[in-house]
Amino acid sequence: MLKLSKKVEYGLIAMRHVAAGESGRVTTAKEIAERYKLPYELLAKVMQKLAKRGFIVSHQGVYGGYTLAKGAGEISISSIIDAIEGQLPAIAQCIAESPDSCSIYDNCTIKNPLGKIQTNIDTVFRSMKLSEIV
Amino acid sequence: MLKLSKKVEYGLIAMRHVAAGESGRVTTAKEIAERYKLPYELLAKVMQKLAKRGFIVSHQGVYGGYTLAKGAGEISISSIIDAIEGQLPAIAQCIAESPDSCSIYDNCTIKNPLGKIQTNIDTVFRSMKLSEIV
DNA sequence: CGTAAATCGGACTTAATCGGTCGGGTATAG
DNA sequence: CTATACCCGACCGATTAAGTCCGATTTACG
Repeated sequence: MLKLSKKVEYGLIAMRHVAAGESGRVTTAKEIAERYKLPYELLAKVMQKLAKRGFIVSHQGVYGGYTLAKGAGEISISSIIDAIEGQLPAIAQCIAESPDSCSIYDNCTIKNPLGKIQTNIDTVFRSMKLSEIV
Repeated sequence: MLKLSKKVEYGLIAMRHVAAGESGRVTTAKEIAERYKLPYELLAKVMQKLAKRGFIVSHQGVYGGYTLAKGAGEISISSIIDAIEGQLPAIAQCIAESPDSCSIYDNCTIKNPLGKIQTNIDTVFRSMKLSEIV
């Protein structure tokens, strides 16, 4: 419970790797998969999402690969998770989606405290930048 | 991803309810299940765990039920989660269990930053007490 | 050109976890 | 002795996560 998904872990490893390389150099998904012993196809798909969100730039074709799209200081862990999962990390259904996705919302006595906890956790993920983990 | 389990949600609702009642009064699992429309059997099991950990006192037999075992200010959200799940909330396998439960631990480049994030999240859950949500 | 190497993207399968249920046991007030 | 409540393990179905497969598109280079 409360664990990050493998996709997010792989994404973070990949982002760090790309950010750590020389600025001009392209890195392929294959390279990263081999280097860290990650399942290639899953990693590849994660990197596609990261490219779509504009964190890395994709270069297709032979000798293609990925390069970092912006400064590592501008990329938060929070936004990376959001890119991969399609939403920000939320500790409860009624926070992630609409309140009426929860059947007991009306007489739920813990939604306010959970909201407070959520705010604090948001801060944790938003304040850590990729630049801090390179 | 990163969501609390239903068991934890139910446990928090139950603990809050017990803590909110008059100090002498016993509360049954059935009562809480009906009041908040929670599945009785699941809730009951959660409350048994909370009793075993000494957060609530169980009274068996007819007119039995549960009463709060200690001050609401002494009970952290963190410890409630721990009681229900059998472990503290961890964002990665290698944090929850031993490092060698992770196949890529040795060349994992993100374990340190994840550790830092974990520390901050620990603080969030540890610093909020039951007394704050009653 | 044609080929090889890379990104794209959906569909599918398998594995693991979660949420919930069931059945039987123990304690105890009246 | 019975009704009511806690106790506890086993089980099952649904959902989600993890991983795989297949085919398409792009592009450097001989």
